[in-house]
Amino acid sequence: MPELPEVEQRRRYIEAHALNQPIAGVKVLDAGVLEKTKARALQAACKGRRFVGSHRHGKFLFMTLDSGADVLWHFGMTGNPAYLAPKEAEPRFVRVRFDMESGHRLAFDCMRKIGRIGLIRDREAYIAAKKLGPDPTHDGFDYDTFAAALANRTGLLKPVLLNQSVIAGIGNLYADEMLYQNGLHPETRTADLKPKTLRGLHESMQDVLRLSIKLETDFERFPQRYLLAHRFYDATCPRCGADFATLRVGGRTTYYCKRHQRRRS
DNA sequence: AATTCCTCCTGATAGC
DNA sequence: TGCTATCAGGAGGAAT
Repeated sequence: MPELPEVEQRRRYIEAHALNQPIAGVKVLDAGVLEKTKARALQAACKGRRFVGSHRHGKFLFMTLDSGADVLWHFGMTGNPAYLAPKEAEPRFVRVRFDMESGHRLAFDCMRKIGRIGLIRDREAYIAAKKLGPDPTHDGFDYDTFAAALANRTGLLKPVLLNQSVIAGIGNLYADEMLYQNGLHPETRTADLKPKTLRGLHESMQDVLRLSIKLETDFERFPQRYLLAHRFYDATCPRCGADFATLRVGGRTTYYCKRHQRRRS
């Protein structure tokens, strides 16, 4: 479910609620969501510690403990953090729960068990091992960085945008938005893009992600000219009023406007 | 090395 | 009502 802006929102949510709280213990209700981590190792690393900061790279969130280690949160399609008051009822699919000494709980709720929680000793090494590409909202994501990431890519543009080792953080919905804003057909080949189009894509990529973070990922607050302001509502192109067409690209449902997204580069 | 396809999970929804 | 098929904002791993 969550893409870069949604993960950023979750990062801020956890920071706002669960920072600097002594952790009494960790309950692992479904060890299947643990990534290369034993429940006991996670518990030992967290007990008596507190979260003191956070980092996000693409869709990967790292909550830093006062020991210097990180707890990885990867939300998959249905993952959500929930911070609960002492007597507040838990959501339905809690897989891991951090119990604070105060009685509050920070739960990892994940209906489909595709999300992951892990203990990470070296964050940068983890990002390198995952081969994650640059994050478009971080400093240093300049045009050259972007162009280098797309260099030598021969596949269709949309799957390339979704490939986290090319650029980290874009998922199915924001990829569609970026294609729409640049008038690009979703089956455009990456290698066919002209420099001018690449410039536009680089710009709109950052604009879209940053605006979504600013608007708290609420598509109903997006400007009308955005595809995402329409995809789940009237599903019509705000420029011409035509229904958006759908297509499977790289196995993902793609919304686009036949009039405004032609096969060109 | 890059690309494409399959698979992991469960719930909501549409269609019969 | 109840069954089945399909789909869902992700990504790892295998095959090509």
